Order: sequence, then structure tokens, then C-alpha cells
Amino acid sequence: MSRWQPNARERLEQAAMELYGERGFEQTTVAAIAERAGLTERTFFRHYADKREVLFSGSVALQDLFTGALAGAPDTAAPIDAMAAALDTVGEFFRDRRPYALRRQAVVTSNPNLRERELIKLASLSAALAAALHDRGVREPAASLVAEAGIAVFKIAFERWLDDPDERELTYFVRESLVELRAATAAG
Amino acid sequence: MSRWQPNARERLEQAAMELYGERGFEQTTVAAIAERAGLTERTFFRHYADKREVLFSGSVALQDLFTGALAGAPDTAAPIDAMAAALDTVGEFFRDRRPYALRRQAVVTSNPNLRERELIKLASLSAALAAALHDRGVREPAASLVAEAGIAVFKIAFERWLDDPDERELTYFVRESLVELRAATAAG
DNA sequence: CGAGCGATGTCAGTTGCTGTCATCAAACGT
DNA sequence: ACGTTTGATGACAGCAACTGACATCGCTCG
Repeated sequence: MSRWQPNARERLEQAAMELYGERGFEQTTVAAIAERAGLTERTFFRHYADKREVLFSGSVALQDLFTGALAGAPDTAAPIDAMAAALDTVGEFFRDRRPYALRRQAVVTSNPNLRERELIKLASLSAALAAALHDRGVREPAASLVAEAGIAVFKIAFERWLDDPDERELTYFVRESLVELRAATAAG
Repeated sequence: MSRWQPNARERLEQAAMELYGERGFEQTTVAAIAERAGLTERTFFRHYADKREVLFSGSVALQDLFTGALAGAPDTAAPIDAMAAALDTVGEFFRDRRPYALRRQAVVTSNPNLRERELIKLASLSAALAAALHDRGVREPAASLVAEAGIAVFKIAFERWLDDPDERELTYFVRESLVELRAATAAG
């Protein structure tokens, strides 16, 4: 038998989500999270750089999925169409994850520090998408603009998806937002 | 004669900019900023909510300028054209501010905490722009999408403006980026 | 001229976060 | 089979960000 229980990171993440939800982010000490996970405060900081990061372990997976889908689009696809395909893939990914996303979003949006962290994760994602577009031969500033546009569509579609009482799929809102963006920029 | 020197906030901001530039953000203590400004640490926190905020006092002015310009566009202008007009106004605003913007951006981009703060200021600006578009009768999700697109254009144009060895004006890059965005979203 | 206000100072306390060293089970090499 | 190394954790000390409570004292207003 092992000296310690396995899955330390998972336990820390679950304890953090619970406590941030119960008492709020500011009112939760790292010591309390560690205690609920059966670990010490020092060990928390070995797994996560700070108190916010514990809610963002999934962001690398999202980034890999997103950039992979973008790179996997047909070479002949225009940048915006490759982005549309990648957005569809990401929409699929969240198909069964709405309950968790709802709980998590409630915690994140209720605290400015967590919102800041979320925004920098999206900025990192945007930079990765721009790099993937460079690999497709897209030049600046088009690559960065299409990347930012994709992130904007994703952000707004994601919000609307979580708010939707009819529980339509994320893919629906992603497509809706992309159509709206194209219409809005084409006008005038 | 007054009991204290006037312009405490200005002195704190200048001291902070200097020290963040000289030693870096992390290596600068709030006590050191306060000391250079001839004040105490406690007084620093009476003027600024935290160590980062001292670099962002100008963000409300930018937000007011941006939303005011958007609201001031002709009623007949399409949302994207109103945004284009507002972006031009903002471009003008920075005409003589490149030297300061360069110094400040060097400090902000060199520290993740400051980048996070900058991103949440831009998110707040985006929300204000979306609200101004609502006032113009634009509905969701178009309002938020055009707002986000405007911020994306501003961000990318701003970067390119600061990097430009030819020192062309911000307005030039704003227009360039907007044209590129329209071309990219129209394709396909 | 006295009362209250407002900006600052002083001080103690909590908490996020880091450096350093110790511990000990498991994997590894011989 | 046995010593060694490794890797995750604990224990502890310490710094700096931030907060609450109370004191100070010029200035303004009546």
C-alpha cells in the first residue's frame, strides 16, 4: 500500500471547487482546501502556482483540442472557415459537460481574481490559435484577428449556452454567433 | 501651507512606474513605492486597491472616450461603422502619447499579473461598448460581438503601432486591422 | 472660536506564497 | 536481497500584500 492516497491533484481541485462554491473564493483559505483534501498547504502550492490556478487545469486540454482542430482543417479552407470547423469541434467537446461548466462558471464569474485568470487563459489560447494560423500560411495581422474573432465567438456562445433555458447545444450558439459576426462586419 | 504635499496619487503613480521599470514588478515592494512618493504603505492602499491598479488609472478615461465616441456616431451608421468611427477617435487620442505608451507597455507585458489586469480592463471596456451599442438599438449577440471585434482591432492595432519602426500613427493601424478583419470574415 | 471633516500615520494581524530541510515508501540497480 | 536513489509529502521559518482600528492635525464651515 502506498504511503499517501493517490490523485492528490484531483482531491485538491474538488475541495477547492466545493469550498469556493460554499464560502466564496476570498473566504476560502488555501489551508482549508488542503485540509479537506487531506494534504498540507505547502503541498497545494507544489501542485498549483497559486490559489486561482486550481480551477484552470483543463485549459491546456482545451487549447490542445482547439489548436489541433484548427490545424486539422483542410488546407484549402479559408482561415475563417478553418476557425469555424475548430469551433464546431470545441462545441462538441462540451456536449456532456454543461452541468460542470455551470457550477464552475458561477464560481469564476463571482470573483474578479478568477475572471482575470480566465481572461489570461483565453489570451494564451488566442495566441496559440494565431500561431496555428501562421502554420497554415496566414500572415499578420489577419492571423491574430481571426484568432481573436474565434475567441470572441467562443466566449459569447459559451455564455449564451450556459444561460439558455432550452438547453440547446453549444454548437448551435457557436454557429449563431459566427453568422452574426459575419453579418455585422459585412454591413456598412 | 498645507499639512501634506499635494498630488499624492500622481506621485505614487510616477514612483511605481519608475520602480517597476527599474527593478521589475515583483522585485518592487509597495513600501518602496510609498517611500519614494514620500508616503506610507497604508496610504498607497487608500488610493489603489492593490499593487497592480496603480498603473491603470487611465483606463476610465479611455473607456469614457471610447463609449462617448460610439454614442456620438450618427444614428444612421451601422454598428460596425459606428465602431470604426470610435476607433478613429481613440486613435487620435494616442497621437502624442506613444513615448509614454511604450514605457508603460514594456512594464505591463513583462509581468503576467499586470497583463491579467490589463485584460480585465479591456473586458470591462468591451462590456461598456456593448452597452453603448444596446443604447443604439443593437441586439444580442450582435452588440457583444461587435464590441469584442472592436477591442480585438484596438489591441492588435495598438501592438503594431508600438512595434512600428516607421512610427506611423495609431489611426493607420486601426484602419488597417479593421479592413483585414472585414476581409477575413467575408471570405469563404 | 469650536466642531467636524478628510487625508495621512501607526500598528497589529491575517493570508498568500516561497525557501529549505527532513522523511519515508517505492522503484531501481547490482 | 540489499543498499541507493528518487519523488511526493510534511514541517517550519519568513517575506510581502493587504486589512481593520484608532490616532493625528490642518482646514473649513458655521
